[in-house]
Amino acid sequence: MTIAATDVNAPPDQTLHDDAPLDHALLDLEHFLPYRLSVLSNRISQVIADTYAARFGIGVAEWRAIAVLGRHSGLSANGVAERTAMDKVAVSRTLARLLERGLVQRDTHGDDRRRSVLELSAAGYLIFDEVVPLALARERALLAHFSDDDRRQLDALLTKLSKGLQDLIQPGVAED
Amino acid sequence: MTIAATDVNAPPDQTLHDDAPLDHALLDLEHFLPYRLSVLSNRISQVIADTYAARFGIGVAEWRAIAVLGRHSGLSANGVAERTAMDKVAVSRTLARLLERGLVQRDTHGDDRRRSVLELSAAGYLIFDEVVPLALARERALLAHFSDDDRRQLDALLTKLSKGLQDLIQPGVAED
DNA sequence: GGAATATAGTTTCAGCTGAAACTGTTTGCA
DNA sequence: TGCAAACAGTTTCAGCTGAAACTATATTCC
Repeated sequence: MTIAATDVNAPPDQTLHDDAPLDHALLDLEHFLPYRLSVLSNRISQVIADTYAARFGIGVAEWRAIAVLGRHSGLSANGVAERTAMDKVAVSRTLARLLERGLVQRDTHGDDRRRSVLELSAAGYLIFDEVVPLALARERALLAHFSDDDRRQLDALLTKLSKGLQDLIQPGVAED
Repeated sequence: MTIAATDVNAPPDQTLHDDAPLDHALLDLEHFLPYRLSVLSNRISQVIADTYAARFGIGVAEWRAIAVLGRHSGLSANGVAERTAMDKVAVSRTLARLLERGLVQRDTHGDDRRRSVLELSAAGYLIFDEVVPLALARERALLAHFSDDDRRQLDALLTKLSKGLQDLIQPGVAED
């Protein structure tokens, strides 16, 4: 095996090797904004999802589609994709599940028969009307200790971040 | 890749069915914090990933493991999991890939032979040292228009959100 | 009209993912 | 001791995912 110069003085359990990386680059993941955002966001999504996943047997994608159709009835699949930040494949599969479970109704658009016209069924609205207050309650709980000023700041900063992101994407779009 | 198609801020080009949901619950996904955070965070992660994915053939998980091992050499797989917010299965697979590509070296802990002792190889440090400045540059670009005050606020608010999340999780720990 | 192109949505394929089961090792305790 | 439980890490399995190919319809332009 590889003979590495690992100093095996390691204390037991999860005690940390807090190396200064000497002559190497320095980055603390915990203070790196994209990482912090990602961890925070994923945990929050998970908590929200827990409030409906078990009870209604729907996942994040299903919930997003239901949420958007509960707000904007009659959207096309494409419209759902735009408003949920999901791609059309994910939307197609999500809608297939919701149709199968009878939570969504689908018609064909009169003028353009490629396009679907989607609407929550009565059963879909039942879930929607029950989940929305739960989700909003979670959001309120999350922001429980936030002053009005905090909320305004958070809103402004997230908006500003989105702008910064646009600037980042526009100029040099890196292909892969 | 996935970024272009969906922009929350961009109004869909199709006819909008902007229903008031009448006697139903009301929720605008675009203003729902967990949703905003999720979309923003995923896009940012994608942009960061684009800066190294093509060039070095590594994904987000690989990058996180490299980042954490570059900072804290000698961690166990479990230690990597804790510091990357990944689960141990994901870490196991990620490390397998990195070992196969010779970016990470693995030894066994002297006192506890279940435990691995992980370290970046020279090749691993090469990538680390090249990617870190790129990632930090992206972060700076993202925050280009942020005043010092903005940054302090953002940091404080994210910390506060994390606290709020903890409060949300603690009381009802029961399910997953 | 009709070929070329674009769009809405679905399916296929191959790779990724988490939960649970599994191996091997260590610890707790009678 | 010796056996059950805990723990580090891996593998299996079944479901999920994105990219690309595909079907069907609509539009453009000659």
